[in-house]
Amino acid sequence: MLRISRLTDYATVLLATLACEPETRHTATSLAQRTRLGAATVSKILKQLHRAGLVLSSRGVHGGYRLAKPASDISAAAILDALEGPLALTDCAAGSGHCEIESSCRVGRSWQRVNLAIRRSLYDVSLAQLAGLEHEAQPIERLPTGVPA
Amino acid sequence: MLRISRLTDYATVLLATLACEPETRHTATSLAQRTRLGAATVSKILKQLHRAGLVLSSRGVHGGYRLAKPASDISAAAILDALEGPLALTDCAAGSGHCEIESSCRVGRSWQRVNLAIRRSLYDVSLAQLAGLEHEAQPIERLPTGVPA
DNA sequence: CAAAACAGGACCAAAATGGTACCCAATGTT
DNA sequence: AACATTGGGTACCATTTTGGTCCTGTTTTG
Repeated sequence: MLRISRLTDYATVLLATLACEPETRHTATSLAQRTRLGAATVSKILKQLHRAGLVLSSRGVHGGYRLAKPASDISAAAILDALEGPLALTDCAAGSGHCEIESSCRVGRSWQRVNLAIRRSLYDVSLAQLAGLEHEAQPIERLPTGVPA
Repeated sequence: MLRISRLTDYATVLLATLACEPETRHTATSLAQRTRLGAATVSKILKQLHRAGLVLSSRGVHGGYRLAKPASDISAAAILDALEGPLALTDCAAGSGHCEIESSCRVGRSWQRVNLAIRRSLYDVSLAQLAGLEHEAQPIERLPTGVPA
């Protein structure tokens, strides 16, 4: 439950790969080979990342992709936003207009809170951390108390 | 993105309704009427909640459902767990066995962290809060700094 | 101009989701 | 004992979402 889409997962792998050599340009096909993912798929993902401003692209013979900013400045939230829409746990929260059950539905509002809390968690994690570049970086704050599972 | 399933959303509405009158038994059909949801659907959800131990059920003529514990003792995480499986953001994290791309995939580990952080957020929210019974209860800790949307 | 590489859709198969129906088991009433 | 009521479990189907591929431009360099 609460899965991120597989495409989004791939995106982080691709971004992590880029993060290892931020200076050089990587073509979509070379990234596909390094990550063992389908070339077309990789291309598709990179296009989305470009539209979201997370990577820079150059066309032409020696074109390719590279990170738009340092890996530590790209948050997990930004990646999720790029691939899937903005975070909205419930249909209600997405505000698609009409919630037929107005009755006992003070629940809707409350999910917003949870939304925010989760978003904050995602915002606290950088691509650098995901890629394992920052070795045991700031431990996400307080994991101490007995979180069950 | 990161949607919870609609069924899960319904579940919270149902539970919230139960939470308003924790003492009395509610039949599936009466809950369906109050929430304007399909009777079969409501029944299905309640069964799952029962299997998860969140509600108690009695059969027979005057049977019905009621909360198994006080609303403040039921966390959002528990509800999510009941309806959808255990939290696992990525396939990798779910440990379905083999991740073909062993190469540059130190990413997998890192998602676990995010997993935990999110789970903690969900654990901090109780049904009582979702149902709006605890008026502006403990504000989820630190929302202060500029969370971007 | 030709080759390399990105850009943007269209398209399709497969899987997940939501919703319904059906039949069985338990309980209480008459 | 018979019956009505209510939950329990499962199977099924339609719809949507997801993942993946392909095709047709457009830009850049040699």
